[in-house]
Amino acid sequence: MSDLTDFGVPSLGDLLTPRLAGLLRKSGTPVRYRDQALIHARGDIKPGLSMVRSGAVRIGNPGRSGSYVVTTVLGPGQCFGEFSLFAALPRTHDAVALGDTVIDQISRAAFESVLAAEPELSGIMLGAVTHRLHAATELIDDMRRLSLPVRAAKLIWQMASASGHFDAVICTQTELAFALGVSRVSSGKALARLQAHTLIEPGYGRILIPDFTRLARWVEAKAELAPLARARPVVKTQ
Amino acid sequence: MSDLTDFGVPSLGDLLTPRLAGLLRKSGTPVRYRDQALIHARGDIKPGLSMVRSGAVRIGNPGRSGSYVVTTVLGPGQCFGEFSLFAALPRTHDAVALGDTVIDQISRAAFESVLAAEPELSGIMLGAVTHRLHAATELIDDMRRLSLPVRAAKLIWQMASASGHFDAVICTQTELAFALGVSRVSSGKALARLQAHTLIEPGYGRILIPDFTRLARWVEAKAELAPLARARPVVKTQ
DNA sequence: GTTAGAATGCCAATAAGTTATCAATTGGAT
DNA sequence: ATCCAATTGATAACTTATTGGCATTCTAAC
Repeated sequence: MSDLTDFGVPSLGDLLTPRLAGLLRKSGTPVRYRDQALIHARGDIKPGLSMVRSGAVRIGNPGRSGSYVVTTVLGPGQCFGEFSLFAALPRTHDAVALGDTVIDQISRAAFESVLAAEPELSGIMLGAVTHRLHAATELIDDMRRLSLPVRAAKLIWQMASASGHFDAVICTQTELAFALGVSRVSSGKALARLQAHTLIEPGYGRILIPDFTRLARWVEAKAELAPLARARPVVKTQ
Repeated sequence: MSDLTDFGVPSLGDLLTPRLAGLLRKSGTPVRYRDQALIHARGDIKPGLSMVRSGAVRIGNPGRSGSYVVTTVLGPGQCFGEFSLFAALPRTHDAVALGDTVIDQISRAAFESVLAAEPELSGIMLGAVTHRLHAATELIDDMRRLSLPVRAAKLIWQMASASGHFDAVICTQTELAFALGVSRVSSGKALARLQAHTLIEPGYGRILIPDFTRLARWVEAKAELAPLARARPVVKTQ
């Protein structure tokens, strides 16, 4: 179950060249975790970059009553720990192994020695973090400006784009609701609205997209900001 | 008028050493803008870093019904344009001069030559972007998990911390509502709730904080991860 | 084919947030 | 001291979202 911010955003793993990824991996220490093992907890001060070699990692936060707020699930090749490394921040989420998992743990010192030897690495890091910041910024904007049906349509569009299957998205309504950060009832209502526009067709465990281009155009029309930026003297705010 | 994400987050201007800031400024071209002049519009493809030398810049987007969604206002020493530079993205917001303003426009080529000459610069950039990503991520989390009164209290606490005045925040309710991304009516109700807890005292153009430590503790208790099914101990009577 | 578990659809009661409007208060400027 | 614009407070009608429950439909495993 992935978060809204993830779709279509190149991750560090995507941006690293194979050579650099290999270098980083070699300068780290492979650590094996059993299923459900805690890799680190929120608040831990443990700077370093972690690369998933095999298995999977669930990133999320513990609720008080034992329930878990899952933020994302990372697979092989993906990285986490940038916050701790680049901004000296404590861990913001728990990380738990899903299945037997091997993580290459790269210490701050090891990372910095690679960084010193490979000047291009910093630009790649910068690009990855910037892309994610951009996605997060746009998401905050969308959450404030757009109605739920529009956000739902945009998410479906993003998911379809990211998956490469433009005629359907494999996703339960519960998962969709989670990614949108709303209840299942609300997401269901939003889907009903989109269905009324014949933009989507709800299925069992999937959402069909009759006309991907039309969906894209509709989202663009609703989500895009008013096109006449400069011809707008209004400034009604404040 | 600043955005919620800004308080307490070190910006690029804060993290740059004076020497590096000077170097960057010198490698750019100062451009003068009159009051209300459009520096760039959303969608523009114009990679480069911009540093405010004097005056101010309003970053925002035109909303649906003619109103303007202001994201932030930047003052001297602050930068914008990282997205265009580090991730090759088009401009995400309009930038408009507030008052007569001078911007040092640093082209991609100029920036990269400074970057090549000053290896420490990339680490600073990375830290600045990472800090902002962290703030944005936490904000998204808060928007999903926390009730409006808690978010309002957290914002007031952040604003007080950032300003250094722990007994009051200079801020109209309209501004507060904007920063929270809600209507003035809603923020007013949230303030009334907080007032019922004697955590704050609304004033004219300011919000008084009788006991900063108590406010901090309350926010911490409420903002810390709550169970997924929110069981809010709401005070029904006001 | 049957069937158990999962997913969807729907309903009601309630809570929260929005727009629009108007009155009352405040504080700086003349 | 007075005035005026900005700010706050309050209200009503409306929309949106949430919780909780329950019936129905689907699908994969047997």
